[in-house]
Amino acid sequence: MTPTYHHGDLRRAVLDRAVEVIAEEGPGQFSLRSLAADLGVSHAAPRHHFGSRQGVLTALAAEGFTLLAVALQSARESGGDFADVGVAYVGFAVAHPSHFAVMFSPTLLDHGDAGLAAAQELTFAELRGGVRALEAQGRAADPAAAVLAAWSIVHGIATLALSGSLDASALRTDAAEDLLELTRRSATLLFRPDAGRPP
Amino acid sequence: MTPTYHHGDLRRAVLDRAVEVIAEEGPGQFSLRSLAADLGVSHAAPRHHFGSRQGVLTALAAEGFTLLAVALQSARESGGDFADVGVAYVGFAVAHPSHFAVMFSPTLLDHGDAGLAAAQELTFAELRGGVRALEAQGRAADPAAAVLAAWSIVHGIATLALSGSLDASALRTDAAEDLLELTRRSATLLFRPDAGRPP
DNA sequence: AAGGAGATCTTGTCAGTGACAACTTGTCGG
DNA sequence: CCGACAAGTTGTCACTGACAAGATCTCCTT
Repeated sequence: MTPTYHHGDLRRAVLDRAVEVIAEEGPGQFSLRSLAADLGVSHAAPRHHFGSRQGVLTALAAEGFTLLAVALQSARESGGDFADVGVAYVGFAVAHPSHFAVMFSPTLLDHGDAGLAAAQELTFAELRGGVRALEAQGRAADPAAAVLAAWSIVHGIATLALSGSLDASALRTDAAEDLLELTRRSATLLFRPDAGRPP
Repeated sequence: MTPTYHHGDLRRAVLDRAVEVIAEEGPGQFSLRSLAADLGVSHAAPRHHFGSRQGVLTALAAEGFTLLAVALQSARESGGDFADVGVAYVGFAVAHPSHFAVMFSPTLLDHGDAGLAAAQELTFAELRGGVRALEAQGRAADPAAAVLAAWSIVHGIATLALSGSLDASALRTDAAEDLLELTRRSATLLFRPDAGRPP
């Protein structure tokens, strides 16, 4: 693992603090210098581990994709259907909003980074696995449309929730803790439409 | 309208140039100073119209919500069903990626701005209208889940497309110009599942 | 036809930031 | 014990956003 010289584990500390700051102020606002000050190290110390500000965000995104892949895999291996995996997707987003925001902000990331590409591939492989399951069940006569619909509906819920649009739109009356339950019902609607139709 | 004193219409010019810069570098990168230099005015000139950098982004978001509301209204009044309105939503996002990116980045905006709130309300009213149409058609036994599913699926497609995730994920084999057609098929899948099922 | 009021823009300045270079300190293996 | 290298510090530079004060232009009133 990472050595523990002067600070202990500065790399880990920087990532953890970045998560906090991004959750409060957004990915575009946090500064390496104030972050270093928070940790009690010099303003150039983080640079030694990440190279640049973009390097910090890229490392954070890579960590996020790894965590998301694990969450999705766990939901699938528990025998979950599409709704379970979808709830896991949204659950990850609300549990790790800073990671999620960075993961899908391409202008903030270094897409040539090998660690990021590897972590992304973990998540995308998991998504592709979900497609094949749908095809095998004969639920997807139009696989391309089915996978786009599946990914988009959970990704859309996650981004709308994190952007605050659901609260601002007055479309939701539920409390925040009901988001996952509402996600389940919406996801179920996609491939089991009978559940949402009048009898 | 806006007066045309020295520059002509600096407010309009700043917004137009901001759209270009954000499309190239993202909302977090563009600077008021280089933007002013591009337009041949002093570094403090834009500040007089917008107050701050956040003011520029807020004005851009308000403009975006107005444009989106018009696009959705137009699609609906043309007798379009949910798929048509959904295609219009995604079509707006790919036609105005800079606006769209700013509109749903809450940390960049001043949510106390009256113009922004008014423009948001235009869009949200259009969305609520879509809900009532679904209910009236008896397609939504679970209205809350139905509207979340509807909004999320088109919003998810838009954000995934703009973030480049669709290309990177190797889930799509279609070219970029097929995105709207694929959107139509995915949207149709939600409330007319028979279209996507094996015979 | 002044002339004043106010909007528009400029100049000057300040603190904060990211990147970079050179240097110091600490750790570990031979 | 010492050399190689990782970890962190200090110093610096160009750039940025915000602010203040002054200059310029337009229009409306008298």
